[in-house]
Amino acid sequence: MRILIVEDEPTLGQQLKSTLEQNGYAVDLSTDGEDGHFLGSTEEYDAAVLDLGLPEIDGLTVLGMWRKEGRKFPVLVLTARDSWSDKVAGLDAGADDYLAKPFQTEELIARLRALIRRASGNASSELTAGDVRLDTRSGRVTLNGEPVKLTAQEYKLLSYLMHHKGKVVSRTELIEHIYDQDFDRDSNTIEVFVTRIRKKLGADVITTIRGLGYSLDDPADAPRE
Amino acid sequence: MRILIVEDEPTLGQQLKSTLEQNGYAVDLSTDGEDGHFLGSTEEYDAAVLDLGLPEIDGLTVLGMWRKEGRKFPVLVLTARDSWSDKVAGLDAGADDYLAKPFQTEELIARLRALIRRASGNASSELTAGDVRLDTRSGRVTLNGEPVKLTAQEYKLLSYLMHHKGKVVSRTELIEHIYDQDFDRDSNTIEVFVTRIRKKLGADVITTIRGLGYSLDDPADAPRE
DNA sequence: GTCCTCAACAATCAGAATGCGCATCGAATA
DNA sequence: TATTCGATGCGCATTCTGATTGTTGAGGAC
Repeated sequence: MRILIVEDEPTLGQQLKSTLEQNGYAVDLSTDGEDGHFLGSTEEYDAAVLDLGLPEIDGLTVLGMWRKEGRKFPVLVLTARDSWSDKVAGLDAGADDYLAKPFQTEELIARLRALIRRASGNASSELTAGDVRLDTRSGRVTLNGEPVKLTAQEYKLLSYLMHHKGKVVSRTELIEHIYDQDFDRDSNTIEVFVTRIRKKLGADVITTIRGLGYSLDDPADAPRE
Repeated sequence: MRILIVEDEPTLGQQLKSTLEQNGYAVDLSTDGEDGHFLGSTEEYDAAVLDLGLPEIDGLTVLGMWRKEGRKFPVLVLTARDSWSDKVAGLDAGADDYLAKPFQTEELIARLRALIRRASGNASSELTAGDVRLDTRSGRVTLNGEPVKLTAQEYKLLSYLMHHKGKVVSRTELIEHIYDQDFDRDSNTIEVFVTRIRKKLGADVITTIRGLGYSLDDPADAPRE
């Protein structure tokens, strides 16, 4: 899962970025509204954290522009405490959740997780497909109840696929959502990790659709329509 | 389905081309208005993506010329951000949809799919004929509810036929719409793939009209005879 | 009118060529 | 030390080609 942070204060921004990365997200950080808007318009994000008090372009404006352009990723807005008007205006402009500064990072993580979960149409924080179960809260994966140890990248890849169960996901899409901005798109890492996930969870969890990408299907809801 | 891209910026153009190809389209790329106009006038396309800000001949002019010549394929226009006048002028000149730059490729794909679908007079993204069902969104094909595995070419061929259900489609037309510009037109690949589709979906899905081509008929709306 | 022949077209098959995806390993990184 | 990354070569599914076989319909002979 890939996240955009737009936060003008460098210290806080960096701190957020590294916290989120530790929690298994790919993170792009932008420190001003214009750049932030551009990133949100061109790159693929699964969620954004947007500070309203930005120099140059206001956060609300950025949010408004995204929505007008049809960008649908969930946005978590950061407001100064007790700024009621901001809060209301933010929700009006299309924010999905808000958090008053200062806040605890755990809370931010939890809310982001919920946003991403809801955006993918999942009610529970536990995703399942066949014998595989993935708990987005603890970041644990089990196969038939047996815990399986996945590395960070393996987890990210699997997590994205499970969030988009049944959909055909292209290699490009995977790269865009698992890695942040600066990454060499010409490599076969995706294949490598798919191979290793298959080794750990069984070859049949991930289906290859030749020429198009991969797809994770749940045998439970597969048969006749 | 075959698509023409007219985009002067080489990087973006190439990127679009490969994304679309990954999604199962045959793509021709032109980097200037004159050449683009020529291609659109002489070749057979199911849709075009046209950048308005072209050197030499303006995109609007190209579009206008196509329409005056009676070219009817749907055109998706790319405009610079917030260029209201462009947008209006584009729609006036006969554009079917527009997208402001910068945009997300997923959005472009979705809109193109919608354009092609509407152009063939289909309301839904699910095409059916007899026991065969094709979902253009997920790219899946089922026979009596059972999923059928088709290769890329097989899918393209079937998809074109299903978009033109009931119509007699010549071999030439098929070649023109599922391959791009540089392809040896003297070969019997079409026959080969028709054979293989028949093997997978039943011999009666595709009817041969000797001397003319093929036709895919839906027994449901075939009159008594 | 019936049957036969032939030419044109279509279908099928097998082998060759291509290209995609996979696995493995060594290097880089943290 | 564990993990991630990038490169290479291999294997196999897919695609294409060309040859062969099968089908259809028109025209001519009877």
